[in-house]
Amino acid sequence: MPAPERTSLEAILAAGTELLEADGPAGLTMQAVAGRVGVRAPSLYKRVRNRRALIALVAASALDELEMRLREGRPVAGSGGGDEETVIEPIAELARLAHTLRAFAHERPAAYRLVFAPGEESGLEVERLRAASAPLIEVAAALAGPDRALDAARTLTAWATGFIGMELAGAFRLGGDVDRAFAFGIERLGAAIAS
Amino acid sequence: MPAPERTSLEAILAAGTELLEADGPAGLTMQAVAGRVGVRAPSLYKRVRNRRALIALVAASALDELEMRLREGRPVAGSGGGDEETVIEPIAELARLAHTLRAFAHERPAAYRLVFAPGEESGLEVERLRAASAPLIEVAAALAGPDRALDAARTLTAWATGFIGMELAGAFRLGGDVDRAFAFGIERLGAAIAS
DNA sequence: ACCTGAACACCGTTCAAGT
DNA sequence: ACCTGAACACCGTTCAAGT
Repeated sequence: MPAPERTSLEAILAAGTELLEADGPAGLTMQAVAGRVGVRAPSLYKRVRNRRALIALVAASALDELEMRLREGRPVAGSGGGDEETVIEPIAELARLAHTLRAFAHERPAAYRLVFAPGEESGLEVERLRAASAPLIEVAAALAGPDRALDAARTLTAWATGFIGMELAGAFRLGGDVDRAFAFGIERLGAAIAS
Repeated sequence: MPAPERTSLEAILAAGTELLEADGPAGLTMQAVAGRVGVRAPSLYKRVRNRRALIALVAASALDELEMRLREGRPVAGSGGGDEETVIEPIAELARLAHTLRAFAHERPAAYRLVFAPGEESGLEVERLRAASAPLIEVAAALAGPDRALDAARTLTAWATGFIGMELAGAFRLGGDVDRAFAFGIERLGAAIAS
């Protein structure tokens, strides 16, 4: 006697994403997710290995969304079949990427933290993160040249994630214009990398 | 009938610190701490409000230790009563601070993550963190001038904590010389801030 | 004055039993 | 084939009862 499906992986993922943002990682419990999709907690294990796997799923989908935004509106590789990229104005592109990342962090702080948390809670593979940051690596290469591209990209991502992490932690609550400090960092780093 | 004290706040703090480093935040349970100090879990509540407070204690003591190291070997204010500081070679001092921070992170990664995690798990007040980073703010002022000191200090701390966070997360596992990338960042940022 | 066992409210997870 | 209640092993935390 088959039983009808009362929920779906998509619904579970959506519920997990909402709960993470609303109540933090601690609020993302199997019982809360189950309640949100109208099922009992044990049923979740039909679609998801365990809580860790569900959190990894939430992190992965957040990273997908972020990567899409980073690629959006970006100069694309020549459609004529050539493998050369036409990156125009790398400094402007760097600024766009940085602001896109920061906007995502403001919009979905808990998801951002999950993705960029130093630690293994997100369950994201490093390789996946690196693939998502390809746009930044390209800008770094355009700015610093192929030899220094890796060091430059690391410097840029380190600064950006560090800055946003501090901002989310409330480290900038005490005075000063945070937007200005972010612009300051982009400008100075861009110049430093290019030099 | 008074009962003899079978443990102490110091022992509890030490046990918490050890457990955090050995088993991560999830391993820092009241039962594990109690077991380590030779007592039952409920007894801990005589010395500590709850688990969160204990974690905050661990974070605070780690920050104390880090601050000590950052101040160690640093040029001090003139002992003649003047209020002018004699910071010699700000670039070298910046490098020393950055390497001290990174060495601490390598030595006590879990404690480092707890202190610098974006979020409120550490229970640290922002003001306390800012006080601990005073040495860096001084270097930033020496390099960038008083007007830009705050922006410069934020750029530096953002980069350093971002870099180390990525390193601890294993983001640099794939090729490249991490030490060189760190040195690259110090050099370029120092120059960028000073310009 | 501190320590303890017992209890409570929560977790995540497994599994036999239902449909 | 999916869903469920019951059960288990763990948490943090409270509290009356011991010494």
